[in-house]
Amino acid sequence: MDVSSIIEPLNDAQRLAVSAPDQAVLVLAGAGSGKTRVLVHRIAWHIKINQVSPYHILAVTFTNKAANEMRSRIEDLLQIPARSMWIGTFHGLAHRLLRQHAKDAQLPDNFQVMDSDDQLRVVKRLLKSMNIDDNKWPPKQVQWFINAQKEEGIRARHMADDGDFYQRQMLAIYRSYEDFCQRSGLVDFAELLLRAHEVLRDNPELLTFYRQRFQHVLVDEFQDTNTIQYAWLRLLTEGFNNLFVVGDDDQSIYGWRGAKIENLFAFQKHYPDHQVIRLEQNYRSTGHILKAANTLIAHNDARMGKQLWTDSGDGEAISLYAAFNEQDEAWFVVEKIRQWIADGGLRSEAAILYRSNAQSRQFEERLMTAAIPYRVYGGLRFFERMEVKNALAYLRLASHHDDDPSFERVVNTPTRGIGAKTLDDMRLLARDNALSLWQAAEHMLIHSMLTPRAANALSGFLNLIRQLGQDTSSLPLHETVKHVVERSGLIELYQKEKQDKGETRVENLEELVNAARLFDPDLIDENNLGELDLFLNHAALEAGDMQAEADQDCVQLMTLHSAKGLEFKLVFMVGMEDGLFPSQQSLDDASRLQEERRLCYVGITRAREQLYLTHAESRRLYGKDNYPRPSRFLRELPVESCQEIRLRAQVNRPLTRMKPDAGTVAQTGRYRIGQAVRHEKFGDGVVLQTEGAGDQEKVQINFRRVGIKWLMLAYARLDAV
DNA sequence: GGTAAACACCTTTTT
DNA sequence: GGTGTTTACC
Repeated sequence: MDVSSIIEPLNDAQRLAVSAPDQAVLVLAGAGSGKTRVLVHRIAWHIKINQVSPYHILAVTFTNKAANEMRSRIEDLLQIPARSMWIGTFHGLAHRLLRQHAKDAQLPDNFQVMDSDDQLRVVKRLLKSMNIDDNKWPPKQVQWFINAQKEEGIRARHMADDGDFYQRQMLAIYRSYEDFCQRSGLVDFAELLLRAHEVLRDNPELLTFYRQRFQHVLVDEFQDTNTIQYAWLRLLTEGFNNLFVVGDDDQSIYGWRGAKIENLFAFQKHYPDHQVIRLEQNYRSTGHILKAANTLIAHNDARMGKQLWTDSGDGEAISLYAAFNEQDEAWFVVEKIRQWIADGGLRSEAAILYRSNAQSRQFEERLMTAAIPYRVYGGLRFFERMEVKNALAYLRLASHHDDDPSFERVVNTPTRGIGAKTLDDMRLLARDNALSLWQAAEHMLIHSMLTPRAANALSGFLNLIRQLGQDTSSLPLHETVKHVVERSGLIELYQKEKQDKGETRVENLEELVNAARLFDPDLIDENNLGELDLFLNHAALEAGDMQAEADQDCVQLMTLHSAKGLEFKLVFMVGMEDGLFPSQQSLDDASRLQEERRLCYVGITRAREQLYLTHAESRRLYGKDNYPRPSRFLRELPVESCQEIRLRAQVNRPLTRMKPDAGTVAQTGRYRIGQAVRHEKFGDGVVLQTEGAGDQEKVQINFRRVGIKWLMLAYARLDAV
């Protein structure tokens, strides 16, 4: 391999980072400045130039996607398999650590990973068993509380009862949740991190071993780390000067789920010998787009400071469009996309970005009528689908009879006559005698504690599960899955379901068999875990993409959050209105508002060539008409990089005068914004805004034929249509 | 046990 | 207003 390819393709700042001496390094990587490239080349530098064995390298990301990309790019660059290198997500690596040291972590060898849906079910069951009213104590909130504690590294036993009623109750729930999980060998996502931290902290030999092993630790998206993740990194690296982190404070958009932007500042304190390197040259966007991004984000304070620049020209100005309402907004966007395609643009190069998922509908409808293929991101992923989770539960139960959540899930799916009464008795027995549901069921059967009918149904179920376990113990993985899916009655159940839904469910089950066939247990089997167990954990840890859908050329619809890390030639940021974006809940909180601003910054920097920002003057929300102000972020953009456009009539309204009072005035007048009206002479039009009252009341109307006009209501002959 | 009516909800999401 | 979930009833 030509060693020069490691350094040559880089710019000066990137070179500085890649070749930095062995010390703590913080790379502040602006959007589109080549941060993944720096990580990949830094690893290549260690291996090829410094002769570090891949065995001594640890690289951490947040998503499986990022981890996979990093691995394959390293392999491409170095032309060697990166197998012995630990590259993965925080959760994936924590899981791996716990598997290898289950004893030290005080976990059973066959502990199972729960996803958040499983976790929520456990919480619900727990509340019921503790006789806690789940209206007063919403399971979601309880789940949130537990995860928040764990992410701060706090166990129930660490929490003092400060006399607060709310806290006392939560504490009690947290405690029994921990007990239950420990007893059942269940580990939720936050627990993976917390336990991985504890197992190193509490086992000095282990810690020493891993500190010696991981001579170089690299972290992607460092601004998204939470308390426990950072604590884990510190444990491994503090005092060794071998931590290399890449991040961007301006792209921190996950504070609401525990990410600590402060970790960036903490890093500088904890690693005094660190070096900071800024990547500010952007290879993605035009000058106008970068200028907008820079100007916007400058409104935030406590930044580490960064200015993006490009040497590839200004490009087109950013376009602002004020739509009459959300339908007009969708119409406009789709019209522009139609033109883009007609001009030879790829559909997949166009993206519609919104703040909340609910906004996608208008655009979907219009795209549908325009017969433009599109793809909406978000929603349930493959391994999260009900039918898939049911099948997995059968698989789990067949190999671990004591898995209560799985038992609950499928004991009566498909229905087999095991009713609520039988189950309640079973739960009670299980609880009082510290048995699993399976054991309780056996007990009830042996001691004839059930009516003949219930006993019959229940023993039928137990036999089915036992049989499945026996049938499949010697089959290859995908045969096992196939067998279980068929014999469990799930296929049959979904075949009966109403056409559309049932059909895709059956297809998903078939896809599951396929996924099992393709499954390659890439965790080297250091611990004699069966293929099935590896598959089940893989399913929990890597929920997979949406569907295996063919990636045809589609317009991309997604939230601003899920757009992070992506780029498109043509970007629409829609719903730029106060209350929507920034969202209502963030409007009166300075720090949340700053996070929204960073989200806006993320959105803007997704665009490579053309950026459209749209807002509606009237929007139906939750069945009510709203007249929102244009987003404050629009006013924070540089005027010289923006142009306003009106399709139906050309009007120039300076940015600074973008109807600050539309909201209040419009509601008091006789005419509503967006209302259709007819004028004797000018014909049909739509009300844009109103001003004044009584004799002085004026209305601005956009007439289809003659464009925009102000009319005095007292004189104008207007009719509502 | 399966369907319809009533009811609550309504940022953002990965693991 | 639209969706997903619980409840009521057959």
